[in-house]
Amino acid sequence: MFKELDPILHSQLRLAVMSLLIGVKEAEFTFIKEKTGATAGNLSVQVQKLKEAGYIEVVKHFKDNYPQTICKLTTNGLLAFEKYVANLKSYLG
Amino acid sequence: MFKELDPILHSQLRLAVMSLLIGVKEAEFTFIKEKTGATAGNLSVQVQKLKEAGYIEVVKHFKDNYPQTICKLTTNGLLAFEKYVANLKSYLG
DNA sequence: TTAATTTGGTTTATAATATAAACTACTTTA
DNA sequence: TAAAGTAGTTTATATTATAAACCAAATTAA
Repeated sequence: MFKELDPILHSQLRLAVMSLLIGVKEAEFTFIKEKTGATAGNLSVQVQKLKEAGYIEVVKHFKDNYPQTICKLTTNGLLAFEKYVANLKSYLG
Repeated sequence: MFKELDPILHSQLRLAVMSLLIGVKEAEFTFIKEKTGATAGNLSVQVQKLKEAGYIEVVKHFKDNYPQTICKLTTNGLLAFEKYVANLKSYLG
């Protein structure tokens, strides 16, 4: 009847992050922050969770003297997203 | 870019309840409980929230000596569900 | 040159949510 | 009449989301 919804993805902000990354394959923290309208603190926490789940890869380095955090979708992340979308359809009629 | 997701509906169990009610227009508490696999306690709380939001109507009466709770979608509930689904699409590619 | 502001975040505290466990009230069955 | 079942509600706890506070360095302005 109703399929389980992956709780890691069933969160507005984390879903937005994943959705963005599917489009671009790789994005900066600040870019994601602007596109989602999230606060830095909230985004920082949610990025950590996606990383811990193995759904995204996070690389930190310096660019033009400033720290830069880059996020990239993993294969598992893509699969999880696709499954989430498929399962979600069981709720939408 | 990303539309807001109504927090009342962005909950697995509440969304399932709404989804069920859209199909049948009216359902007993126990029927919803079976179909969703929820515990009675959890369902009781979520039904209250949907009622408080004005998304469902709840009528309690007795049937064959037992208390019976019937849930029915309201017009506002249907509109909110439709909007939720539309907004959700901004996340799904 | 040093004080204020900005960048790019993280950590921590608090508010909101979801869930399970315990409880209520009554009915049926043995 | 005692035990078990029906149909829930209430309450306590665990989880989640969010905001506020903080950190380290860079830049700009006085």
